[in-house]
Amino acid sequence: MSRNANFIDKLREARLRPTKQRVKICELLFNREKTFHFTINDLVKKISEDLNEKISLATVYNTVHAFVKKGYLKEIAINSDKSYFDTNTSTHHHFYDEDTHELIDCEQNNIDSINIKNNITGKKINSVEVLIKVASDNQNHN
Amino acid sequence: MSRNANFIDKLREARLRPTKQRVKICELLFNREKTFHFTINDLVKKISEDLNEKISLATVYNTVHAFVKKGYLKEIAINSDKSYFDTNTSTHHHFYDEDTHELIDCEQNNIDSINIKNNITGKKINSVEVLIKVASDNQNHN
DNA sequence: ATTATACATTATAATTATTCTAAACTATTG
DNA sequence: CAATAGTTTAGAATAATTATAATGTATAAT
Ligand SMILES: [Mn+2]
Ligand SMILES: [Mn+2]
Ligand SMILES: [Zn+2]
Ligand SMILES: [Zn+2]
Repeated sequence: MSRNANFIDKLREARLRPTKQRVKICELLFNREKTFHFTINDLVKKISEDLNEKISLATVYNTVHAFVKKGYLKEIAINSDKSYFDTNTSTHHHFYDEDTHELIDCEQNNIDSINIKNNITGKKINSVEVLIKVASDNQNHN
Repeated sequence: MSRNANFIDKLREARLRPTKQRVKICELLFNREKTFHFTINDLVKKISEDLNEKISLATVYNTVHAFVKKGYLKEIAINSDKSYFDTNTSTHHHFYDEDTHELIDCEQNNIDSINIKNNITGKKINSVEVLIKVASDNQNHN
């Protein structure tokens, strides 16, 4: 229960009511060592597997979007079929495995800092992110 | 008609039958100076405006996907609402204007070449692309 | 040139991800 | 303990995309 207290505080700070569902989702998302990249469907599956409770799809969408808005989660555009979300909310780069459709964080020091020589006039740069698409090495070429 | 002959040849080389619809779409897409970034909806609108003919939505989807497969077009993932396509099929970077939702090519020499120090083991890198999100400069901050 | 075949286009239905709605529920406030 | 404001939920609605099956057309064979 003491770990949940953290999430309740976190939610309160963001002026979100700490409902049972939101705390449960916090547990699943933020109670882990490594970055978690997931789709809504991944999360719904995880909820019904790990917990024994059901949270309605609408609530999962609403909660994830509330977390994105509050900066607890980040949305990543990889393909247009579905949205990916990321517990690593910093500006960072990704490997995308085209075989497994898996997103993997690319450490910041794995790429030298990127300098944009000429920006669009009148606009400010909000983020600069690299997407590295990788695939299995052992393919036959013709 | 001589310009169409080019497209007919292009389609033939890709083993696509040069149907009236495909040639029309080629004209709209490839008969232009600058790179064209578009959604299916953009293209459908352009077809009904510029030409006076109607091409069914299914054919537009099928044709665009055939062109992507043949390497005439490239699909760009920007957000998960809809797919963007690009007449510039080379590996290249983009500015994305978050105000206008417009994609703009970033010249290759505008960014120094990106070196990935450590790749995922057993995988080969297929592409390295940068997405620069920009927005209007004159925002009020609190 | 005519016919046969394979492939393409079309309208429409189906699917899938996502968002909306409105009623029932719950956390917080007085 | 109310009253209130915000939340969850099942299910309907929407929007992008894909599938279906009938009709049409380009190409190959005669
Ligand atoms: Mn697609
Ligand atoms: Mn979204
Ligand atoms: Zn990440
Ligand atoms: Zn481009």
